[in-house]
Amino acid sequence: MDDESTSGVPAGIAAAWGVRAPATKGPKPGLTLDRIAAAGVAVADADGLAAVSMNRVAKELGSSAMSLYRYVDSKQDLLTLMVDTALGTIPTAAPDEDWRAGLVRWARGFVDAARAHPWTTRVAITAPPLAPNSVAWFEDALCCLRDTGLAEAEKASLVMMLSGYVRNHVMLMGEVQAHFLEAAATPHEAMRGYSDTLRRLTDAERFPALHAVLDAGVFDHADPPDEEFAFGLQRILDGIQALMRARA
Amino acid sequence: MDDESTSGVPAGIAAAWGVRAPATKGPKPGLTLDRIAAAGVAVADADGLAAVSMNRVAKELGSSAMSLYRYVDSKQDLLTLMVDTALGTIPTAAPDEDWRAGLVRWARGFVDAARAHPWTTRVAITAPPLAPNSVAWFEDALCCLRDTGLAEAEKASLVMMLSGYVRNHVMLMGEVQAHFLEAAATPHEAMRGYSDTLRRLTDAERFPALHAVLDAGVFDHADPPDEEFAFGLQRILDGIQALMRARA
DNA sequence: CGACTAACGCGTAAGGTATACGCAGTTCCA
DNA sequence: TGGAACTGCGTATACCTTACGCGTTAGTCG
Repeated sequence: MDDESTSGVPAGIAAAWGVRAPATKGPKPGLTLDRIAAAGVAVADADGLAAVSMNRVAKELGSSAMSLYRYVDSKQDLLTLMVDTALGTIPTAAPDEDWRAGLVRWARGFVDAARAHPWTTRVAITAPPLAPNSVAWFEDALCCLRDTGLAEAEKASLVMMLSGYVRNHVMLMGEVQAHFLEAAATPHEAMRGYSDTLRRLTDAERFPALHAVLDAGVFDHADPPDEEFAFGLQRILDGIQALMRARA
Repeated sequence: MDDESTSGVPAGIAAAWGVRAPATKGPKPGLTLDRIAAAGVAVADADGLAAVSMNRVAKELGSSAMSLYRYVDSKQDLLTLMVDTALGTIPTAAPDEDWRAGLVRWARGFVDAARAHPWTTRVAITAPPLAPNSVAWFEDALCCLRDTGLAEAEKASLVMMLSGYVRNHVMLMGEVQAHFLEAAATPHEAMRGYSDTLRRLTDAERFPALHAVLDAGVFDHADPPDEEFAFGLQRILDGIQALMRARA
């Protein structure tokens, strides 16, 4: 009976932390949470998040939909675990990195993990991070800010901001590219199509700043996403640095 | 025939820009896009995004589900229009504001609009902004950066970053609070519950930075979301300012 | 003025979804 | 050797989106 330590925590997440009752009685469970989560990840990787249904995941395991509910409270619970599985482990910290290098390493690792499983950015967040790997990622970023003299609340805020930036970036780039590739042969043509459409729909006098961007050709070619990501990341880190300077 | 100007653009969005064929023949349409979008917004405001189904929206209009498909290509199309309707119009720019004051005004206006309709942050983005109000918000933020000497591509990047920050902030705060309020009477108790759960699940030696945050009581009380928002916003703006200083 | 035809409203139905409930079978403990 | 607890899972319910096609309406043209 783990009433106290698992109250309010979804069954799947509690089990992922290893704090479930060992289930001494009854038949041996035919499945494990790891296998279920892995199967879900496989389906999402192969056919997208929309293909992830309880039926499909169960079929992949040679089981049936309702069996999964013995291990997981709801589909949302399964999705949370899938994200946690897909995010995987954190890149190891260099021993002598400063906070800035550490956060760059962290952000790049996070972006790599998210890009390897783009569907993770589409799973709705319905609770603060509780699953093991999510908490580990959080911890690692906090560690980077260890010796900065910032308040704990500030560190937490900054890490949430950074994590949101990564999520948002991967989601936008991934989904927009996917959407464009449906309608155009090459990314170049796709962006050109967006640019043209925007130009046709909008009036240059009512939207001068937008047309300045269009005329500069910003949307005419698909930028390498890494550059775009690095640019925004450096701005955020500069902002953090400015805060630290103001404190010193 | 507007083949050229509406190719690839969802019907609903094209109509929202007013570039559809006037439909000279046939019976008068019994509905309008505005009424449909407004009905969808009303349902989402009242009962949440999950309650928004074609059936429900149609019922609200005294119509039937399939009728809506005469005006909208798909449910996603309707959702995009609903978001565009809910975001509404941009707060008017002060005549002599500098870029920083302008972006603060913009971000606060955006956050206010999003908080008034929290479900907007849960609508998946599947294409770059095309709907009228979305483009207008984009334009307004670009205008704030008009005289900064930054490259057009940089301006666009920064605006996307800022918009992502606002979306992410509203989504996290809104959904997490909503989730907690299901299980606890007061926000204070809810946060306390999260803090306790995290403390029970994690080990202080394996997660030292996290426990430093927990021990500092960061998660013990629900911060006023405005402070948290302003803090992150100022960091981003500082980062932009640093870029501009480096250019000068 | 009558016929044509494009557009509208919408009923029907297909094929998908999550999951509540309950039953049969299995395993351990007293 | 019961009895109890647990697992697997079939069935059923109540939704969802949307493809298809039919009847009807209302402008336009011969």
